[in-house]
Amino acid sequence: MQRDTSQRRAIRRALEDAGRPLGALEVLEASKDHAPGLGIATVYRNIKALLKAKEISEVQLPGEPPRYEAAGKDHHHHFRCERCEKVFELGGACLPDLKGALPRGFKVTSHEVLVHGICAACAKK
Amino acid sequence: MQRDTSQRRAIRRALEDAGRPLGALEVLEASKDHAPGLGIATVYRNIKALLKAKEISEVQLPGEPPRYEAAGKDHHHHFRCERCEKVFELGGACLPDLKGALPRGFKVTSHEVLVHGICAACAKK
DNA sequence: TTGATAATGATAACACAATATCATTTGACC
DNA sequence: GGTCAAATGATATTGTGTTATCATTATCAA
Repeated sequence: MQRDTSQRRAIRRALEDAGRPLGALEVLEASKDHAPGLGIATVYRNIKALLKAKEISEVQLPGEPPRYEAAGKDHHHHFRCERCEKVFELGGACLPDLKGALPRGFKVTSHEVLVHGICAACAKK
Repeated sequence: MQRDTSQRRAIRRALEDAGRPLGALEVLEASKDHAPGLGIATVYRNIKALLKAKEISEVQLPGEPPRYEAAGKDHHHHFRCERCEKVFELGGACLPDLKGALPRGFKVTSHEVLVHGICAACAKK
């Protein structure tokens, strides 16, 4: 990643502006405004480069290809709308005491939470 | 699913006995004791049939192919060992109040939690 | 402005999990 | 025990997401 191309700028900006994790195809769509003719290969290439540069981070959800979001956020979890399938960021509330549920000898290093439901936009329809 | 074959019995039993979610290949390995020569196609076929019969249920984890566990358990979550990559069942402790973290208008239907860490067996080594 | 080369877009190729195919085996009813 | 379709095992095929290839374009230092 040594040159500053319009495609990379568009992809970086799309992920920053989205405020929620985007999949590769969502990145492609969201970036096309500022980078007409953008190809999917370039999206994957730049996602990889931005990951390595720690500018974005990967969000893995059960049963789906990975999504990507701007890096450097505080600990948070995600909400997936069952209707539009978009994923949103949830701030704040975290896990309760886990120790009671842990088998003896198990050591925790991290955790993740995924909440399923209907987002505000879809609930209105 | 109309005939009671030794392969199907072995697969069903492997999943019941494991006490934790198994992936397709884990099912194959665990079933071979009681079904020598078992093939992976048969594992997939029977997983599908047992799912339809609601005898087992699917456990989706981020970034991995699905695993399967005996159906009918109480609400619970999972623990994935980073070292041996086995997944274990966690009972008990659940989520705190989510409402504070939810954007206005969002409706929750379910949630899932995945805890990462080192299992007791791996911690000993 | 120019030259070297990193980056791009189109698309072929790949990797992996899962399913389809098909000859053979086997469970269940008579 | 004999019959016959369901089930199996081996493997070819598919499907989806991602990466490789390569001719062309565009960035940037000189």
